Amino acid sequence: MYELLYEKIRENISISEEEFNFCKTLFQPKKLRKKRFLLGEDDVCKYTAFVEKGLLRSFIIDEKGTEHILQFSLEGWWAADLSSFLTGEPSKYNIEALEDCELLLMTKPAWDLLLEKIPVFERYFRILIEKNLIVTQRRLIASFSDTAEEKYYKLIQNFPHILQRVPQHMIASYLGVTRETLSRVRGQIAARK
Amino acid sequence: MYELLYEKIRENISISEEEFNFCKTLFQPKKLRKKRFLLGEDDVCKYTAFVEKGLLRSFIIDEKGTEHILQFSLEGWWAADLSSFLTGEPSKYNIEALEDCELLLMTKPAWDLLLEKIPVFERYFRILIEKNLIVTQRRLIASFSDTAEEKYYKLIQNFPHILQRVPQHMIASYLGVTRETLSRVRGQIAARK
DNA sequence: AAATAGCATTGATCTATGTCACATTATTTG
DNA sequence: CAAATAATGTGACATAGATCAATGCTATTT
Repeated sequence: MYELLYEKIRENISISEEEFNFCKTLFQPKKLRKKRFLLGEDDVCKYTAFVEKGLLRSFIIDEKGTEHILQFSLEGWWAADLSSFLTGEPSKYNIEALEDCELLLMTKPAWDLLLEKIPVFERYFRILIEKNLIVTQRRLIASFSDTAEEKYYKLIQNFPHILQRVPQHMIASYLGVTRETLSRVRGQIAARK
Repeated sequence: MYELLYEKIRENISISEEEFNFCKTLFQPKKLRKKRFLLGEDDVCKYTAFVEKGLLRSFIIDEKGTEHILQFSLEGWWAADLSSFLTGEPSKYNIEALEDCELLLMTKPAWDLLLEKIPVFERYFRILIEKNLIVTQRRLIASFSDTAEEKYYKLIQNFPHILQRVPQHMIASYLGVTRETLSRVRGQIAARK
């Protein structure tokens, strides 16, 4: 436990073992079974979660009742509704385990304490959020200019492994198309080969 | 000069006057005329720019030759291609002044120095990027679930002032619809009143 | 004031994707 | 292991918005 976290942190910043030991005390380990929710809409996002094992999805349900997946969080990534976690306002998002998960949870007070005691974590989180922003900007542009097929192609280029772990209708939701459309796109690709 | 910058920084973090004085030395003021470019695609984004006055747009041109506006940067905001600025790789974006602008430019080495000397700026930039991420996530979800009219409505709720300063076809591009569609949407709204 | 260029509007099609309905196939779960 | 449930595939049809093309504005510029 914590090895992956240590590794991921040191990919971006350098901290001493002592500092990491303090950091560890701020987390609470938590197992979350498949289909259980880390966060439900209208609740405040009390934790930011580091994923040691498993896979979660963050999604929103719009006024028409359609689900839209904002993010998949795999091992080594974080899952939370940033906006709610930071402001303490109720979230519009849901975060659900798609597999049995092992998480490391951190509350907002613990997070504040971490940043206060070891300010270099500001840098760590800045870098994480930057990467997330860059990915989200690309998805936004893709939603403007790519066809369903192009979006699907890019996904299998960038995250080939995700396809094996996530049902197709969730891939469709992540791409912003219906499951029927994705099914047809896949059919056409297969037919061409 | 620099008052707006000082104000914006202190909205998010607290720094001493001395620290701010050091910070100031890292910028170079620059006037940029309307229609001139701060960054052209295939160039490395050498500066991150604080906007003291004026208005810029960041946009990308896709394979089909269509422009897509990622962001408008008004007074008090920043403009840059984060990805290129951080990595030093050529940018795919263009940044163009839509009005005569007064900017404060900072190079990557200056930026690194600022973060090294006054680490609390890590926090400042983290908060900025967080806000940007939250807005971008909302736009992504909107692109999945909102009609052209809904997207336009939300824009005039959130940025009523921008409409007076930006030609309609650029608003359309920001929303991810064609100028014709936006024109029709506006016509329908007007007809209903 | 004429001229030129950029913007916005409007109409007539076209098309990718959505919607609805049902069939088929996997995967859970009692 | 069977029944229930969830996921995928396919067909017929509907539609929001794109595309293409012409026309009318409005601002600068000369």
